[in-house]
Parts: sequence; C-alpha cells; structure tokens
Amino acid sequence: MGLVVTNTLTRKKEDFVPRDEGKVSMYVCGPTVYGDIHVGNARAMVVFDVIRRYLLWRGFDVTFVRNYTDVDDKIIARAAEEGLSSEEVAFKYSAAFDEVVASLGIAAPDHPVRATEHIPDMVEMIQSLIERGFAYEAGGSVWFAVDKFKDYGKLSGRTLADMRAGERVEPDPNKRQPLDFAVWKAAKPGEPAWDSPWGPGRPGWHIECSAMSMRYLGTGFDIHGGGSDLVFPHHENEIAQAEAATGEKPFVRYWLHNGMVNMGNEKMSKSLGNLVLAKDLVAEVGPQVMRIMAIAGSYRSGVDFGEASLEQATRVSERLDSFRRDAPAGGKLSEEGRQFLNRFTEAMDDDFNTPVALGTMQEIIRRGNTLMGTSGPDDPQLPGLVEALDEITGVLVGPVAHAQAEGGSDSPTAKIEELVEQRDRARKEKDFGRADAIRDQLKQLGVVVEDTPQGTRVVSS
RNA sequence: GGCGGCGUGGCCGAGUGGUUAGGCAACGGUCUGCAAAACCGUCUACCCCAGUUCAAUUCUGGGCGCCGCCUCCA
Repeated sequence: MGLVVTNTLTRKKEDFVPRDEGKVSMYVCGPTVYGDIHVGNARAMVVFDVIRRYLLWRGFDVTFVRNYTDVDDKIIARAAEEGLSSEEVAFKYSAAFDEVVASLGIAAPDHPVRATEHIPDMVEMIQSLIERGFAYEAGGSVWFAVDKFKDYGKLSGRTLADMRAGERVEPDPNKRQPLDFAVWKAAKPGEPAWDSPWGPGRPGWHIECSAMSMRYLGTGFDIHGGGSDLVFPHHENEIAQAEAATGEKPFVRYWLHNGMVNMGNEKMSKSLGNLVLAKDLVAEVGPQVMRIMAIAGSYRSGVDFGEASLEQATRVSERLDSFRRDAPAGGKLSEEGRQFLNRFTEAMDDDFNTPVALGTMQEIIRRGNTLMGTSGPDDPQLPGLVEALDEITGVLVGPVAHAQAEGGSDSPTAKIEELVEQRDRARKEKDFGRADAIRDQLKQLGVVVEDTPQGTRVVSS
C-alpha cells in the first residue's frame, strides 16, 4: 500500500505519485509579515511540517519552499501605524515568525523565499500573461481577466456565474469584470514600488506564490499546501495565473488544505478578533503540547484549541515525557517495534492520519510502561520498542520531544534539592507528617515529587 | 443566495456494510506509609426520517443542526 492524499482539486483521496520518482516538491503558503502569527497560522505550519517530516522519513527526497509575503497593503498600513518603513515592518515580523516557528520545532524550508526578492520573476510572468491575452493593463495596474481562463473555478468548485451571484465588493473601476484580480498594483505616493513596464508598482498577492513556487519547483510540482481559507480566491488565482502564463497544466499535482482552528465554535481569525498569539500559547503550554493539539485531529478538519483539548494534549505530552525519562535509550528496532511502526505508517499513508498515528504512539508508551512495570527499565524488549517511539516522535513532534526530555528535569535549585533530601530522610525515619509537609512546600515552589522504586523523582510543573 | 465540509459514547477524536480505535473524565482494582505516576478492569456510541441490502453508524434521498469559503486570512 502506498501513500494516499486528499486532493482539493478532485476532493478525493488519490494515490500519491510524485512528478519525479522518489522526489517530492512542495510549496506552502507562508505568512504575510505584518504582525505576530496566531495559533491558527501556527497550526498550519505544524501540519505541513509533520507532512514534510513524514515524507522524508518515508524516504522521499523532499524540496520544501515557503514564502514570506513581505510587500502588501496590510504591511503598508502597519508601517504607517508603527511609524516604520514597510521594509522594517516586514523584517521585524518575519524575524518574529521565524522565532515562533523554530520554537515549535518546525524545520526551516529548503528555500525560504521573499516576494520582494523575486519581483523580476513576477514581472516576467505578468508580461507573459499580457502577451498571451490573459491580462490587461489599466491605470498602471495589471488585471487578470478571469473569463479568458476557462478553468477558472476548478479548484474551489464554482463557476463564474456562481461567483457573480454572490458579489459583495465594490469593483475597481479599472477592471473589465468585477472578478478580475490585480496581478500588478500601481503604486500610490509613498508606497514601496518597483519599476515595471507598466510604471512603478508592486505585485498582487496571488502572483507571488505562482511565480516563486515555479521558480524553485518548476511546473507541475507535487504538493501545494495552505489553509482551507486560501482555496478561494488565493489558490484559484494561483492556478489561473500559472497555467495561463505557462500554457502548461497542471500547475500543481496535489492541493492539500488544512482546516481552521476554532475557539469555542468560531474560527480563530484576525478579523474576528478572537485570536491567541502563537508565541503566547507556546509560552504558556510549551511547544510539544501545542504540536500535539495541532495534530490531534486530522489536518483537513478544524481543530479546537479550547480548554478540554489543551488538557488532553497536555496529558499526552506528559505521558510521553514521563516515559522517555524512565525508559532506556532506543536500540535496534525489535519485531514488536516494527509492528507498531507498520501501524504508524499505515495511518500516515492514509492521508496523514495523525490522530491514529498519535494513538499508535500512545500504545507504544503503554506497552513500554507495562514492560517496565513488570521487569524494570532493563527489560531487553524495551530498546527495540523505544526505537519505534523515537521514529514516530521524530515525525510528529520533531526535535521538540528530545529537547524537552533532556531539558525538562533541568537543574533543580539547591533549595529544592535540599528539601527533597530532607523529605527522603523523613520518610526513612517514618516521619510521614513531616514528609508530607515538605511535599506541600515543594508543590508551592512548583515542584512535584513522585516516589518510585528507583527513588524520588522531581518533576517541575 | 451559491460552493464545500461536518454531525460518533460525559468530552476530544479515528474508523468500518456484519468483527477493538486511541485519549481525557468517571468508577473499581493492583502498587504506595499516603499520594502521584504506572498498569489492569468497567463504562459501548454512531442527529432524525425514508430507501437499498440477508445485514447500515458506514451506501442513496430528504430533513434538521453546525462549520468554512464567496472580502484580507493558515
């Protein structure tokens, strides 16, 4: 059995057959860098990080590209608000993005690409669109003529007639059709601008992803990912531009879209103002819990980041940490380990079924705990099992798990060590009243002690 | 209004035409000085109504409800 993915283009699960055997080319829409990203943005990044790690683990040679939209109306607006240049705003928030994403153990792309560094590619594409009759210049801007591209609507499953029925926006007077969209925007005074055959201006949002993805991955690359809210118009427009400009299709073989993060029963979004910043949640619950929450449901579904989900993800994370702390290091994969790994692979091959994959991970932990309970951490069956766990966590939680396992029980302060020793002494002397009092005292310091056959364990909470 | 998705046990969340998801919570037990952790056991569901079928939670149709997109958005 091979890998199967749900392609938004067909709305079906399809066998994954990459363009070039053994290689996967993949592009994911990154942030518009005008502010701190929220949990929903971060979830998308986690989802595609897991997909990428899985493909790598499965032996594909993956080329991963992600963009920064660093020129845009919102950046310009933000710059005015903060009294900075739009370059400064873009720099500030792309650095902030990098920091959050790194803290979540999300691997850097092979090609982190910035719109402002690829203007010539975009200009070239726009010229091609005009030459081929798919775009027209009006008032210093260039518009894509949607009615010239007969496949327009194929990704989002709508027709031009459908869309006209639902029009809600005041069309720009320069457009021939209300649904035409800008591929090049004429600069207004004071805005960042680049020279072009149509005068000074900047690229439209959609063109950047078309141009940069093909620049690095060519046409007909394998996976294009992003949130489901990008299906229309963003990805629809990307297809139109790319296929119209090159005359080749498909632009992308498999379109993958992740579901939205909900708070309560509403989508978390900037416009609704109900957002939780990714950096705040990471600071509160730690990266591992956040990653687990992000993949606790299938990537295509929406996922709730409310209290209950948080608690459950926390438990999963704690079980993992606690097992890793007590279990021996991984060794040669055992037969039993291989069986778990097969189940993990089967789950992930089925459209990246992370909830089931996570279930497999927890079953390994249970099995490992049972072994340890029976014959202790030296049980010869453990290393081969732990090896399977390591491989799974390598894909699902990335380097975060190891970092936490090592750093988690970090240097207890002298005072805490002292108290723990006092408590151990009290317990030996059967002075349990005193031992319990010290335990309470430690708890107040944020330290939980657990008595195990191997001795007292200190867990910082 | 148009397009798309979803509705599973107290909760989160997979999945299947007849056979165990997994987790959280709860309860009982083992262990423990007591706890905690861990392990064992119990808890058995599939929105409603028709239809197809030997058999539907799973397929088809209708209904109800929820969500996303149609405007910037992961």
